[in-house]
Amino acid sequence: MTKSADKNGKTRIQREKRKQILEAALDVFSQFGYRGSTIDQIAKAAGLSKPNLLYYFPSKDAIHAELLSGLMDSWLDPMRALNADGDPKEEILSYVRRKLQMSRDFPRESRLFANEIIQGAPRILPAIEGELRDLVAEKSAIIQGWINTGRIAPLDPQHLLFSIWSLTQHYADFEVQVRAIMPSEERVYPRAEEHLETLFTRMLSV
Amino acid sequence: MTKSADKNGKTRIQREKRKQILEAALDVFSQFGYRGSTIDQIAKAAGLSKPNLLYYFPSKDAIHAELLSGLMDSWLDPMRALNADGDPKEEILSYVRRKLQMSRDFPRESRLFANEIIQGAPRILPAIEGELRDLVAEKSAIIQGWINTGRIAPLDPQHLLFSIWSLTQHYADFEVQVRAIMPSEERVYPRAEEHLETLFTRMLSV
DNA sequence: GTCTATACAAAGATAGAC
DNA sequence: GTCTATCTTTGTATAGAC
Repeated sequence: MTKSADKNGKTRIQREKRKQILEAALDVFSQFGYRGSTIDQIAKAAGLSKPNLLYYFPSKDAIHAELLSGLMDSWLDPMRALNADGDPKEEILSYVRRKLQMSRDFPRESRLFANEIIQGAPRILPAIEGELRDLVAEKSAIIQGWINTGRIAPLDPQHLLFSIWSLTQHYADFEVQVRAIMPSEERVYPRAEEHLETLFTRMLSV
Repeated sequence: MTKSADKNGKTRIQREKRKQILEAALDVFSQFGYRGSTIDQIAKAAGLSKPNLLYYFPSKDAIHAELLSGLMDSWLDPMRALNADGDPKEEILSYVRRKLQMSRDFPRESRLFANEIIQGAPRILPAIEGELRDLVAEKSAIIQGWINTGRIAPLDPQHLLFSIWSLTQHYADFEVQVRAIMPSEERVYPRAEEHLETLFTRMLSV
């Protein structure tokens, strides 16, 4: 036994190369979108030749699909953590903070999704209509419960979730614009966090 | 005088054809992004052949550039209307309403910009660093003035503007996602307006 | 596993007939 | 002004040597 392949038939080397390619592909796809990106660009970014890259992935589409499906899960984690038994205001504020951290720490992932959704979500509509939709229904119910018992001020729960997404993702998706307007401001995120904390505190107070 | 060309050397027919092409191009570019769109697609959408379209515009790039520059101006109108002498809370709420109307009435334009900015604003960075930046500086100063005189609750004015943009544009840019989550809800915009009105009223109250 | 060479298709743009 | 035909470039993907 010289190759010690795992159950998927992949050697360690193969798994590492694939990871390295996905990392480069994330760089490229998140900036130029699917159609705007070329295999050559990705290969160059990964330090490989084009045919060599295609030895590890069957096609450009396969790379993109794997990126998207791999991300969908972790992308929803901050929302999954919203806990019905916690303190309502603190739960929502924590969610906002986690989501803002995602924008700060994973801006490329955010832009990959944004590109996909703006262009009509051709590749992830099923996941949106499934997983995401169910999760939103579940968490909306929790929020509505908090409103009904008077623990937070009344608000449309679904639109509240949209507000959280848009306010936080904006800093990743429109980063170029934010930076163009605040070029001297290196502390964008600490300021943003403060701002959103103020905003949601006022929004939720009965 | 048979052709009655205007000062730009364009006949009426030419202006109308160009308009018709731009309309089709907006459809296509806003959905697929610059690279994802083809001249063929645009030509077909405009009811023309590819070479015929290229009789009216020198290149794909020229069409895209004209769309963007033509839109930049009207896109900033809602912000320009923010009036230092009006009632602060009403001024900001009106701005939010105007911006939400833009998302409702011109979602393609919103997505055209979003595509451009997410991808690093390769073609409109100068306008963002110029016009937009200046306008933000001017309006931030007005908002700061309102805060200083205690007419609205304290907030970071620049981040407040970002919040207004993100909350309103979300309904156009992520329309597919919104619709996937609220498929039965045909009254998205009236609800959104109510929600944002509530949100900003609480946010600005001293 | 990695490379060079190449097949093949799509897309931007032009030539020239009508 | 509009069309058919064509040129050229770019980009996806494969063949086959090493």
